[in-house]
Amino acid sequence: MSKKYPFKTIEQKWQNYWETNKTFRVVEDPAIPREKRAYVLDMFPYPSAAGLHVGHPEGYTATDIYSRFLRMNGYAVLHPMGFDSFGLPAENYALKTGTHPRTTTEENIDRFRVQIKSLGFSYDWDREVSTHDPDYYRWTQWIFLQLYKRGLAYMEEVPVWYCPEMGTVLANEEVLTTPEGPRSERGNYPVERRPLRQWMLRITEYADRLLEGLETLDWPESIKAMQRNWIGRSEGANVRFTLEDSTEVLEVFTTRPDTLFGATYMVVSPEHPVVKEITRPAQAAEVQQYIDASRLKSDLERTDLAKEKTGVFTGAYAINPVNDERIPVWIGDYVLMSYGTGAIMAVPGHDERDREFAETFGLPIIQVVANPDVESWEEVPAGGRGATIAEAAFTGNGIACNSGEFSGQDTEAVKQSIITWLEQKERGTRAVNYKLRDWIFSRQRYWGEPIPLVHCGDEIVPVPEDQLPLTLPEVESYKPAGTGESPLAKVDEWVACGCPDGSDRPGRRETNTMPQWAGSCWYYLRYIDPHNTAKIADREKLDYWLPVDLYVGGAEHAVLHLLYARFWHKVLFDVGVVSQDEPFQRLVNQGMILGSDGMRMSKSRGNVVNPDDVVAEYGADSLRLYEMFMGPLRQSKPWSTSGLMGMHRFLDRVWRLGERELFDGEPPIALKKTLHKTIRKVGDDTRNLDFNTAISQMMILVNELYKEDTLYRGIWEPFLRVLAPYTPHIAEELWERAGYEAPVSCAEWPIYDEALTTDDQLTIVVQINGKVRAEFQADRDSDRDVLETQARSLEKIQSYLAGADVKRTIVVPNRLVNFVIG
RNA sequence: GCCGGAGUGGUGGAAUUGGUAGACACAGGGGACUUAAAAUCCCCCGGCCCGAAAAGGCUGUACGGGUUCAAGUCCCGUCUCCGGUACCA
Repeated sequence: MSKKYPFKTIEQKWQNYWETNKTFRVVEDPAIPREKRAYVLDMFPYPSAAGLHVGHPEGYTATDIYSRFLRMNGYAVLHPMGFDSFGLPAENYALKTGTHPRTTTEENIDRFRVQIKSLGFSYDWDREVSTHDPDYYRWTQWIFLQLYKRGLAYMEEVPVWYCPEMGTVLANEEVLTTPEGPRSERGNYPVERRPLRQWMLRITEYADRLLEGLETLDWPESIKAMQRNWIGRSEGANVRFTLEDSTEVLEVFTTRPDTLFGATYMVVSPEHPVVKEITRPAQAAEVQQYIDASRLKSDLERTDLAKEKTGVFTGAYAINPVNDERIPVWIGDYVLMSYGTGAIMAVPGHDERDREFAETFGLPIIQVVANPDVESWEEVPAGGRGATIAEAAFTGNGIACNSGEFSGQDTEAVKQSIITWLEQKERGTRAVNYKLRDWIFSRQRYWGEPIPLVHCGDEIVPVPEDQLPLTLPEVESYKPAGTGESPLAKVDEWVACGCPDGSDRPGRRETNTMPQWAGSCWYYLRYIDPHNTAKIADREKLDYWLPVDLYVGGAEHAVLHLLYARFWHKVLFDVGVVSQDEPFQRLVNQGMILGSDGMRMSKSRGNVVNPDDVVAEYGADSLRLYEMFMGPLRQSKPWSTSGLMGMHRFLDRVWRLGERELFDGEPPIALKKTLHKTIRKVGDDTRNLDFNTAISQMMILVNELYKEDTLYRGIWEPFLRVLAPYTPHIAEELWERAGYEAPVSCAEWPIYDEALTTDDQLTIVVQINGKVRAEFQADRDSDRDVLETQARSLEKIQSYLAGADVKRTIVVPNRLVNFVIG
């Protein structure tokens, strides 16, 4: 296909122009009113060795078009880019080759920067940040110290995923469940759970605020739902069961205190500490065997194998606090130690899992809630056992039965009254539980931010803020220490240091480093004041730009990154760094770009498209335009090279129009109308990020321009301004060639004339019983009876109406006339 | 299982929120230009029926019902696909 238009030269020329002139540099100008400022943010990339993927330019083009559009509309736009440059791949590479991760990372960053710049994005490159830069991570460490000082960072022994092969702890999200059991995401090595002392961040303390904050955000409902699920708040009660012949009390959390009368047994998790205390000698062997088996199982595939309920009786009995019934205590691995209290009251009548367990082991099932959709239920006499209900557990709300004084009330009421009753008797309390766990924050790796703490004897002393950054020492080997400690632990001269509190005590540096999430938790703040050496960022500047008005990125960060960043932002709000407690006002997830086979792009499928090749062959403008034309931004869509060629063809057509001589005369009214419709539609669609339909409108205009022999200046000039945010290079070049002062990037968005966006003549459809039978032209806003008369006068309609009984006539002005006939 | 989203031509997708279904593009077909090809320009393009053609008719937005003068759009039920999550008490 032809590549007539010299995109290579043009794109290079204008990229140089923008760079030399710092066209997109932005400063905090107080004269610009608040409502004319916008912070448009991309999720910054991890600079992988593979280079840019075609998925990156999708979101980046979207925000670029939006930013350019806003600028042309008089906005000050903060639109920065940077690199999430700490991370495991560079360190793994170092392990293999001995190359310093910094070297690899910085080479990759250089390559990424070139690739990103080749697409002509309007970033303010003066604000670029990289998370591995000591000037940057100095402030990551500073934030950690604020967390530490507020008691939000603590050390605890927790079971963590440990990879013996790599000698390091992995985050939950770095572990995949495979048919062979849990494996590391990178390298596919087996991993296992080990209890290790780790740094934890108390994100659970912010659970409610993280939940409530979602209400105020303009985010996709699906992402909010995922975060709500992740936080997993549930309300209920903690209920204390006394144990027979024991001083121990078994506490459970339940969301259904109203079913307490139906609790016929209890189950504790195999890891529960009370197991040791309560197991009777007769059951000891069996219990121990079960615990051992379940430990193995959890190391393998607990979730998948766990379809059938297993368990074992401890020999112990508990007393149901509401009716003093004696109920057996079992152990079962369907009860998780990590949720609630690690023990449950089992209500097999009204919980599917408990029901399944009870049926497996022949435990009694009592109905205590009547399904209101079924008329009757069996009232069991007090103390009656063995009365079962229907085929399955009824888990809905209904009317309490078999519940002593509480019978007859509805579920919600019983919940409240039983909680009150429990509280009065001091047998339980109202309680809220979360699925959300505290955040395991330490990694036994080299290539991350050192945690700025020093162990002085038993005391932990923070590195004073004015001594930050605490930089990474050079190491001889990137291999983990093999002791569950990071490679830093082997660097004696770095680890050994004086205690920073000024005493003579010897100190040992914390050798754990932070996870990759740390740097990306707050990068959007540093863009605001990237070179500040005294503060994380100047307060006035933060107030100038925050919150982020539009944040675009992939849905894969729906929970972790976006939750962690919100958490840190709220802490920084509490610390007084920022003035609002949510960082990202509006969030949009771009859809995935799939291979041309409709499958996820991957090397193994051989369907990967390299943006460099596309830019080389068709140009950045074609790539940008194609990625926006493929379909709605938020939707996943397959790549099509012929589709891309179509976009290139369109730009070629635009270019050839530009080779015509400009004519200053008055353009035909039809063309002017199309122009003004185009200005309006492209403006509206760009504002809504509906780029695909904006582009088709521009195509309509270009198609019409081709029907004329002359190119009218009055059409061409505004068209170039409309085109500019989408394909800025060709627009700049044509703008300059048309004799206007560059750059078009700084031109004003054209204003459309409302009157020219509407047609005076409209096609009115005539329907008979809702079926289109004819159509005619009518003046805009014609009266109803005028339309009806015109419709009736049509020959074809007359033949339909002849002899028919018109029961009703519906006239929709500017649209249709519908005759309902008998 | 649960939560979220989506099913429209050969393909990617439009459709002013109830008012001409298929804009725009890709692929395909035809024509013009050319010695020829490429490129370019113009035209056609959901299916079926009738017709030489023009016209016309029927049908059609996953499937089955419903509301309405009118349904891709609203309601009820079913199926399929994608994303997330999974014994969370």
